[in-house]
Amino acid sequence: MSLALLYDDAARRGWLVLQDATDDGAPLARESVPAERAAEAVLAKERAARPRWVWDDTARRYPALLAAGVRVERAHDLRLCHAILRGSAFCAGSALAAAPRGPWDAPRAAEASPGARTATLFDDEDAGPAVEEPLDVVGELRLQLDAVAGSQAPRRLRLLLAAESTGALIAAEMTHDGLPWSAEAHDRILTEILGERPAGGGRPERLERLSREVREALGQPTLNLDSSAELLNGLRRAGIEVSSTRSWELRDHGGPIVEQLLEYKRLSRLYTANGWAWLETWVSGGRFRPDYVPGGVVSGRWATSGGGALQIPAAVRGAAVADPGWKLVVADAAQLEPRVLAAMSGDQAMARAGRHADLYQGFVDAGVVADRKQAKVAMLGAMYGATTGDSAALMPRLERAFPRAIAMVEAAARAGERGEVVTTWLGRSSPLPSQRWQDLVAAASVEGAGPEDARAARSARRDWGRFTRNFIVQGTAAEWALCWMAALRRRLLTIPGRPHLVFFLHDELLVHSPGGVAEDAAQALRDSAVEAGRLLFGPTRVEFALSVHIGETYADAKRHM
DNA sequence: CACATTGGCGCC
DNA sequence: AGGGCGCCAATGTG
Repeated sequence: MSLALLYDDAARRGWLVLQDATDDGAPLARESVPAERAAEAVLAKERAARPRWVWDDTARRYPALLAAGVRVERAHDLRLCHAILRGSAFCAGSALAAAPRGPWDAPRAAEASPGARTATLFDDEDAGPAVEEPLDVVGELRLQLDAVAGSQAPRRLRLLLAAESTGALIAAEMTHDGLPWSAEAHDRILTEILGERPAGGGRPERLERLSREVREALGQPTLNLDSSAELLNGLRRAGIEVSSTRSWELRDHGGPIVEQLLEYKRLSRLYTANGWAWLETWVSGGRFRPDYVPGGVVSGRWATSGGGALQIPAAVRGAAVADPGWKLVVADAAQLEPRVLAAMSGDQAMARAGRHADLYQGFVDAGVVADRKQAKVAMLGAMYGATTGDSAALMPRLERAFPRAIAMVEAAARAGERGEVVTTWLGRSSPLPSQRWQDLVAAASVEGAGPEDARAARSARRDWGRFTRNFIVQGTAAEWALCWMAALRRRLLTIPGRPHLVFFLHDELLVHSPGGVAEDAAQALRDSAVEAGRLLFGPTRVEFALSVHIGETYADAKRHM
């Protein structure tokens, strides 16, 4: 495969430099193109050679290409790959890992958001940041390729870097295409739950009424229910003895006033987080365009910035409506994390339980636990590090049934407690605990340390152990999801009518598809899940089951799962 | 005044 | 219970 490097010429700002290179990054030829002809030049090269584009930052380069109608097939995102390689235990001895922090460790370039100026391929002389260090694209690529080649697991790292980079392409493409969103449907849902929105602005009728009723019932008509401190005092003055205003505590307490207050909180949350203001800010032209941040979470999961795309509440998912004649194909990887754990640990008994479309039911059928609910709570406890309650009590049974899987998460927890790094299946390593953590732990072992120090250190160790325990599973699941999505993207290109990805949520994908090929898109989702499992784990016995549904809205699909 | 933190809660 | 996030309003701080 050929490489094409795309970057600014630092000496002549505003000019695009395209450079062909071999697979080891050695330069072959170089051409400069005026920035305004960048998209055209990229398109020509994409058509002629279908190269793997190497550039500093997909979030910086790709949106403008998409806006110009240009899509690229493959890329290598130097910024994202740098972050992975710098931290990875698989290439800890590389020159890249040893280098001091530099421009490649900087956060991604600022992204366009609603109201912000439209992205350009290269920032104009005046518009961009005042000073920008020139980036050595060729040099960085060499360092990265060397780090991979000399690593303990080049094949895995190559897959991880390709998946991460493809994820960045997909993120930009999904923002460009947008999730179909009906303002009318959203408004209808809000009105149904919250009541009519007053014409002159202000809070809807049902919310206001609830607020009044709660305050009157408490005998404090001016109480601000939105201030947790005020509310806590107000509740206690009215004889409701709670230690916080958290919903679960209120629910445990019970009582008619509490019921109403909980309803108020539910409605208030919907109104403030995903009400009309959200709709006006984040939806335009019938599309919601989340700003995804690939690799935004240390575990490799994506984050989003603005609009809360990863927290769209179930209540408003009915507003994600396919265009006329189109469908939304919604796929959800069933119990992804335990399946990933079964595959990465090579636990055959757990893999067998996972032959069942419902893995938790598989646990029940294998006689490990009494019911599905127990299976779920036990497994979550194993992956999150439960120390008390039902979940912790079930651990010995899980350990007996699935010794290798449990040993793997336990080992990750112990490593974290010692302050060591843990690594996902493909090679993303956890960060080291903070300096504060290390000081706390060190303080407990010096001469004259008291029981207070020991307790604080023990608690800090356990906290970090829970983090590393979860990291290997959450991180590997994120890798599976990236591979799933990348495989799907390629498969969708072979289906006529341009079905395309419109939403990604950790273990869930939405495809917007012409109605006539929606079944093909659904099959592509299933085939891609199988492919992802093979890519990561080879011939594993673990099945990665999906639930797939074709419907008009996001909510329809979820209802049938 | 702007910015950072906290409590709470939505999602996986 | 237990891991990971982002966003809101209220509140605290410079």
